[in-house]
Amino acid sequence: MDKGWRGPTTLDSDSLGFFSKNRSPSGFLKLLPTANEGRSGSSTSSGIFSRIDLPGSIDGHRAAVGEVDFFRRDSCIRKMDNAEDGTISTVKKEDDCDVNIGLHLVTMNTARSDQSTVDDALSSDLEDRRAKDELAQLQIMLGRMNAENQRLREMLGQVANNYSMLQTHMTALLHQQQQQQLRLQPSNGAEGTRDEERKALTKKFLDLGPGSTGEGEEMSNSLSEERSRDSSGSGIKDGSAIARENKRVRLGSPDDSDAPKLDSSRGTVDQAAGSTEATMRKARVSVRARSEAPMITDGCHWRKYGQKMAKGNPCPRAYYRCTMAIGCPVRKQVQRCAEDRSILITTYEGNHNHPLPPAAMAMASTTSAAVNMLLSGSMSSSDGIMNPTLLARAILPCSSSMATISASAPFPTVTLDLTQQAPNPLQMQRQAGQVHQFPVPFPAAAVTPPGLPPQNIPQFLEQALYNQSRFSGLQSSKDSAPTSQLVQHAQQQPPSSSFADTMSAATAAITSDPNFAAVLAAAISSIIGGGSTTGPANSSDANTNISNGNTGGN
DNA sequence: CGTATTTGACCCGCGC
DNA sequence: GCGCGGGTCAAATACG
Repeated sequence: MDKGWRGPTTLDSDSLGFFSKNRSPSGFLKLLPTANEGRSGSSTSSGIFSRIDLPGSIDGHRAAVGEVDFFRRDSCIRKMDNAEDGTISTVKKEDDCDVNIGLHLVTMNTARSDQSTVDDALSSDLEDRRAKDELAQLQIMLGRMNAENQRLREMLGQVANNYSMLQTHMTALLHQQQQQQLRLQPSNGAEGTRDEERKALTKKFLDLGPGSTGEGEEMSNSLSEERSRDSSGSGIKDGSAIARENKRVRLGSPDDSDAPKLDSSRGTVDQAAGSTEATMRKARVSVRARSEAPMITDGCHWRKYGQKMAKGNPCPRAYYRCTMAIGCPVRKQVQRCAEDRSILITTYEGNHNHPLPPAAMAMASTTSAAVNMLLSGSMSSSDGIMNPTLLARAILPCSSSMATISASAPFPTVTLDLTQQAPNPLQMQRQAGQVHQFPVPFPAAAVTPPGLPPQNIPQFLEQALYNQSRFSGLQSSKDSAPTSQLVQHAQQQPPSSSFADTMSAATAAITSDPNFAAVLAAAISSIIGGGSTTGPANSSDANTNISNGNTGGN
């Protein structure tokens, strides 16, 4: 509203108030030549000075006769040539400005005391009004903020509800599709019986596996933390006793009230499966990717707690544990491949017990999904139930070798080999479409550890793309919003082209940044982890190749 | 000074 | 029972 008020010096309302209060009787502010333009439109009823422009020094300034001076912008007055002695005795209002304070009679050389009194009263009045107005404005702003806050809360609630509903719906749909797929698969003899058997095994190992993998480890770590506290305090334990206790806890015999389900499931397993399966506690996901970096970026914070020379490999194996939350059971091992030192083998174990940053969701889902896959699939595959080729074709029809499932004791492992050459983008797009249409079962919610939201494919792909965009430099800020620009971009695209576009971008990212291998591994693992089918017929080295042909690569 | 890493020691399971 | 290898711990050290 002060558009016409220009000048070399700018004062805000406080400054002007100060001048108004403290000015000398002769301290009129000279109105700049352009001021008249803005004056007419600058009327204010607030009583608060907004802003004026000063020609420079105020002190000693004496307005010339005929110049427009003012105390405030909205009470413009013109000094009148009133006396022969050159004094100015009256000031009259120049125009129809909104004069809140009143017209002041000002003389430049006389009645200074009177003016001072008037000014004091004026200033006081101004202060009061200003304070009241500011208070009112603050109250208004507060009210607006509250309303906005309320709206945001409601929006958040709606989004959460929608997300929950969608997730439930999708899970149900995919489960249904999974069941249909299983029924449609070529049966070999006692398929029904084996299916039942597989389901039973799945249930058994789901009870034992992911939950216990996470919770058991969590308990182990809780005890470990407790143990650490004890040892740092008065209750120092013997090292071997500590280790024994730790082992005992990991073996699954804790009396932990926090995990009644775990105990009961363990009891069931012990009765049903015996001692050999008690060792099948930790399913692992191993990711092979070419990288010169000492560690692939997976979004989590890790602390190295050990390093060993493994037999048959000149490169040392490093042990890391997740430090994003106290007691997080997730650990990983990092080792270079003995045959090809450029290949980095990262093995994950356990499930996070805390919320993850978007960048870390992918790998967390990997472990969950892989555990689910292993414990529901490969175990039964070791019984010769499932057909590996069928699995490969079912999950990713354009398969080549990429994911290896190994149920070798004691740690069943999914190995994701991301070191091979990527296909061309067009092929990727076709494959992407196939993958997209494939009735991928979600990793069961039961796999999800406490504190980790259940995973699903869309979310996962979004996360993968988020990471992709981050890794490929499309997103510069590491701490930016969880929703990737790329995904947003994809969502804005026409449905017919968005997925192909994003997959094309993903391909570019894969070929440009080895770190994307981890994310891709997560995505694939999550898809596989639906556990529709799986399985080598043999345990140790029998592999199932599941691939869409894309790779991490360099 | 707090945190992260290094590294030797220790424990345990497994195979012989 | 013994040795080997994997995994973990924790004191020492390095680092920011």
